[in-house]
Amino acid sequence: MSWTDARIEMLRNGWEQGLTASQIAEQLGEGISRNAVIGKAHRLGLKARPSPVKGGDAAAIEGGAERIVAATTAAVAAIEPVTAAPAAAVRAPAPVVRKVRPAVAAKPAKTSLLDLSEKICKWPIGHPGETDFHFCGKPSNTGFPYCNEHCLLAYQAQLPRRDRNRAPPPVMPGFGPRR
DNA sequence: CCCTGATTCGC
DNA sequence: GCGAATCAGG
Repeated sequence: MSWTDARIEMLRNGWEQGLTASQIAEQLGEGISRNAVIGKAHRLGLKARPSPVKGGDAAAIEGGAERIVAATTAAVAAIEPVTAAPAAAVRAPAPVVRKVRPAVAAKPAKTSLLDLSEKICKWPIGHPGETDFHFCGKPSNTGFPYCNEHCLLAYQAQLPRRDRNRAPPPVMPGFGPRR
């Protein structure tokens, strides 16, 4: 099958009327796939129509770890205003502030979502909901949410398609699917 | 699973 | 240039 003028015209019409690529492909008859339609539409320079992929929240943060970070930082943001002194308190007599007793036998606290800041690594350790779920907590690579070590895990360039799946993907111990 | 469009790249 | 395979999302 080839792209005759008539076929191209049908494609143009359908595309402009907002028909989906598969509907157009069906209209064009056997031998023309949905991919063929999309490929040709692009080569013809037809305007991109709302893609389910680009149209949605394409800007949304992707990646499991980053989702957690987004959720937790949101949680922190929700908590902080409560913690902050209300503006009305400014005129109030200075409250008696007791000296806070320094924590003597502070347990080696795991870094919780309350400890998250831009300066610490937010790589999750364990799974949310588990009792000892916490975050890495080491100093973060400036400008990144994670420490150097975890940046190496979080940001990995994709191989060209032809080079993928030459070997089964390596799985970090402890980072596989939940059992 | 079904679907959507977008992109890549061997042919 | 073509379009299957793949990607990324609904």
